[in-house]
Amino acid sequence: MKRPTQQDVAKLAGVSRATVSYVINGLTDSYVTITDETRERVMQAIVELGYQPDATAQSLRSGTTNTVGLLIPDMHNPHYWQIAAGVESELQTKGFDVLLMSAALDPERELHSVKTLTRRRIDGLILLLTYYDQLRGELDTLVQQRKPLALIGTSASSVDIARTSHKEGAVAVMKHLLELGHRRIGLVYGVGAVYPEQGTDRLVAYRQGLQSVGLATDDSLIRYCGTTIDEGYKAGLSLLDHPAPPTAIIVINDMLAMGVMRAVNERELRIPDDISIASFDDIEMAAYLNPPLTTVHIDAEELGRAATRLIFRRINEPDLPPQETFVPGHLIIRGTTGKPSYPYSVKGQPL
Amino acid sequence: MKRPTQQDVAKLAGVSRATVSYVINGLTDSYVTITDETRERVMQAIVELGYQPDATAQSLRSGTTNTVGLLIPDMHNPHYWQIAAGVESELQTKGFDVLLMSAALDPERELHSVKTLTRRRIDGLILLLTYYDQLRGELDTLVQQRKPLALIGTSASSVDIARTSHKEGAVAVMKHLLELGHRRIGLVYGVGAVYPEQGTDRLVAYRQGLQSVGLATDDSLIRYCGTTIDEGYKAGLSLLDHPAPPTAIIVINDMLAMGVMRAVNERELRIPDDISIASFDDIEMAAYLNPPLTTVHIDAEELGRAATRLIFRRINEPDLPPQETFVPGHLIIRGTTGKPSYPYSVKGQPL
DNA sequence: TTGAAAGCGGTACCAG
DNA sequence: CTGGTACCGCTTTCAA
Repeated sequence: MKRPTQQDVAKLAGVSRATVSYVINGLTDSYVTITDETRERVMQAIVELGYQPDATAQSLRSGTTNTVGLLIPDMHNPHYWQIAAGVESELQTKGFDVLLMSAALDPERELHSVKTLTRRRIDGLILLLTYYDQLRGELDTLVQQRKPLALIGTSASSVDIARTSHKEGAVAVMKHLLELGHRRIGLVYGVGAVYPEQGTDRLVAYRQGLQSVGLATDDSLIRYCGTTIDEGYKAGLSLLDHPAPPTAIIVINDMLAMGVMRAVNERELRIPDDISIASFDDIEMAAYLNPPLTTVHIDAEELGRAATRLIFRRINEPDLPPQETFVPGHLIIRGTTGKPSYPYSVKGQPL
Repeated sequence: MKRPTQQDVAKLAGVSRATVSYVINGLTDSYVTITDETRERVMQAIVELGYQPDATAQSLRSGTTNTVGLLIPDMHNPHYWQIAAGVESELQTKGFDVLLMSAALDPERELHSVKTLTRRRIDGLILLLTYYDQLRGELDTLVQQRKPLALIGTSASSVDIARTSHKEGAVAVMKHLLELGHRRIGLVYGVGAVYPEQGTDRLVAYRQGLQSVGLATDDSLIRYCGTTIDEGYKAGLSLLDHPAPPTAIIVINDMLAMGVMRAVNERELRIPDDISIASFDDIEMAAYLNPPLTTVHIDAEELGRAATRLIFRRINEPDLPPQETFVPGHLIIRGTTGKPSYPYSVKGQPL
């Protein structure tokens, strides 16, 4: 009925608890020696009872848990899942488990998650932070306590970090659109749309791109929105209803871009003939949309694996200076971007 | 440097460990009484040291971990993430955490995951099983040990389960397609495409649907495939290259359906004019595809929440008979299904 | 070759 | 009102 303990095994085998421990951990051949016969008896008892050592007790004793905490901002974006998949697969190979938390884009919950994660004896912590500044304190004490800690994507100092090239990606996107001839370019971005720095990184790249061809930023072409497809959709509609709508829209991630694409479809405009769309992440579905999405590819799984490797590295070498792994991204030009058609049309009517 | 322990707090406050424990757990007002002054001192010390009770030790003591294990078949299908999101959100409200494991559709790993999950003192276990039969043994001992356990989707006996209506959904899909006039209907399904029973449930519904209008199943219109979009794509191509291709294709889930849609696009056929497509799950993206996907809506988050509620229910009332929660699904007709065009054309050429 | 016993960090009972 | 202490299940040193 109840889980058998080491004690039960010992009793059944007629030995002491220590002996059971030795047998299980195969210390048989090192400094202790157990008779083959005794070992057999113990094994028998283990099988008979279906005994499995209690991981909690082992953790208390050993100080390790074979568990790494992972905090993602939002459970609804495939991009984060891909990162999680990378983390999980890398951890699996080492026999570690993932304790998954979602911040649901709420600063309170983000803070709370980090706190509960630290209360457990996690062997490492991988964070995809949205509200970095609020956590400075927590992170510092974690570093102080020498808890392996890796961030993903956020710019940070004196912490291990796996980063990718959102900024360079944004530059490439702007270059691409400008070369196609676009001059009225809209931007849909948002806080939840991830790592705040990169969000603004992209905003900066956007501004600078326009500047490079002598254009000022037209704030009326910028929409700041949430994280759901639906919010992307609404932002898209709002941009399309602009009196002088853009001929291209940059969207901060593929999820939101799907919403924007839908808005475009609904207005019966054609992509990319009437309007071009480009975004970031290259989630798996991106290539399968109709038309396939032009987007900045980010190897999310690799990002997750890289962060995990940083954790293991630090577990083994706690005194290393802060490490950084760079996972480069690159623009993939698919079917949602093309030359602008001047004069562009709205609702199918030439202006 | 190191995490402070209760002992450290006690020393700093000049009290015993017990007192610290009392203060922390607010037992102050029940059967023990602590001077306001002492409590203050302890609080001070706690803050000063940044003390946080060690969850592992608490678990060992209390026998509970405030953690629920969740096993999903595959990290790449948004449907599972939606379920996971439901689980996570429901758990959050109770202050529980998720230990996430992925079986990667590998029976070995599935078994192994269940094993490591049981070694930890999880308070409950939610399983999305692919290879149910292999785990019978494990599951039985879990039930024996009175470990709260809930399955999702799989048909099972004497275990708590949250199920949904894949079968009824499949019937509705067949009805829909037949009513539209389709007679050559293809099927793309696969093991990884989840819960095996439901997979065959759908196959059965498919057969019976055809039978109901006096048609025999044409096995050459059935493709058994894996779980990735790409495999769906290939299955789609293969069906389209059939000498007498179907006028409609039922796909076992939206992921695979995206692949099939791509195949259709690539052959320059129109959806739904040349070919209709219907599938299952209604992942968030489904409504945003072009055209929007006709699919059997399953409230995946609710499925996850329902399973979680079953866990809590059983934690509180261990002696309840096996519970079952039914989360109904329903067909959502969107833009990928329409009347067949006879004679149907392939590659745009009328036959 | 095996067993006794000391912790790991808390909790909660009992005595004072 | 507070402190001592046994125990949760396991590991590992030390002694037998």
